[in-house]
Amino acid sequence: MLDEIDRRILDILAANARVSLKELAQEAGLSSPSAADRLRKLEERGVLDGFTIALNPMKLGYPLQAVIRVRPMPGMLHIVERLIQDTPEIVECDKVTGDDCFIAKLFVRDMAQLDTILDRIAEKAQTNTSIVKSTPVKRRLPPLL
Amino acid sequence: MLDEIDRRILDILAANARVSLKELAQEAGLSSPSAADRLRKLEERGVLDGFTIALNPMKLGYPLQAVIRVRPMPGMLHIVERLIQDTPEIVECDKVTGDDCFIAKLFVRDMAQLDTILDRIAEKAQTNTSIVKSTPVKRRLPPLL
DNA sequence: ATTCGTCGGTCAATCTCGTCCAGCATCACG
DNA sequence: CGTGATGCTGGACGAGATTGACCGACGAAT
Repeated sequence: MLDEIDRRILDILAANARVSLKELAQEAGLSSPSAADRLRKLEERGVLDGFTIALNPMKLGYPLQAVIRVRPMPGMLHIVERLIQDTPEIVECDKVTGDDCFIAKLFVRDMAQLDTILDRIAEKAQTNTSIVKSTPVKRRLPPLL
Repeated sequence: MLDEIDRRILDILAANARVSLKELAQEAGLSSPSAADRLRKLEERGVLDGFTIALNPMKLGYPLQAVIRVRPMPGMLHIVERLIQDTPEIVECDKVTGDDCFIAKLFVRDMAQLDTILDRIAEKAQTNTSIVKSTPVKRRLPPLL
């Protein structure tokens, strides 16, 4: 699926998606047209889904992170899903199997704001909240086959 | 903290971190030296923590995603933390308050692989696994103040 | 009120980089 | 063999980044 050079390219970009093609090319051991071509093909194939940024929540005024598990009351599933999507402090959410229907991560300014958000959800679902104390594994790439 | 233009710049980069400075500048309504300057300052301040890529797990041969909650047995906390960090299929993990000590997300090729990974963890911790069925909120930026 | 310093910005010149093109090596196949 | 597809390189040219000189708005001190 991916050869050694593709993996190399993805690793380099994961560390810094804004490297110039020239630098990317030399680190991957090819010329820049080839590197550009590889890059284009990875995007076309959909393997590489996009280029984005990582922010520092602290520096943005979000010193608190939490993970909430959400179990909607009967009949409320779609309403709760909509509510989650419409809560901008929720930065990611998965719908999962098991008793808890959703698992979401959110950034907040303080406990009061967390409380406000949870109150709003609690009208339509049971929630279970965990405060993030640290992040032993920061977002990283899975092994590339 | 951040003014309107900074927010604009971050939004643009979140959508495509590889835009040229020229394009970034015009979309943000300034000249390219100014845009470069803003960008440099955002990095220096640490607000902008880096540029990275988004991959498509499917296309990489990881059709299955799971979220696991991990409660180490007494005395095993550090060993379990190490184990999690050394499991490359785990792409992110938070240490949280509450009964569950860790919440981790992982990408796997199939159920067999998930089982293997869980077996290894289960020697040292209680685990609770949820399979991801869909992702109502894909990774996004929190509101920028 | 004037002056001075600073901050954030523009413009223009230069230097770097990306992209396009032509051409070459390798390989699978009739 | 000859042919076509694939993946690469090097060079040329146009687009983009960077740098330095300059400009105007704003605040503080004289």
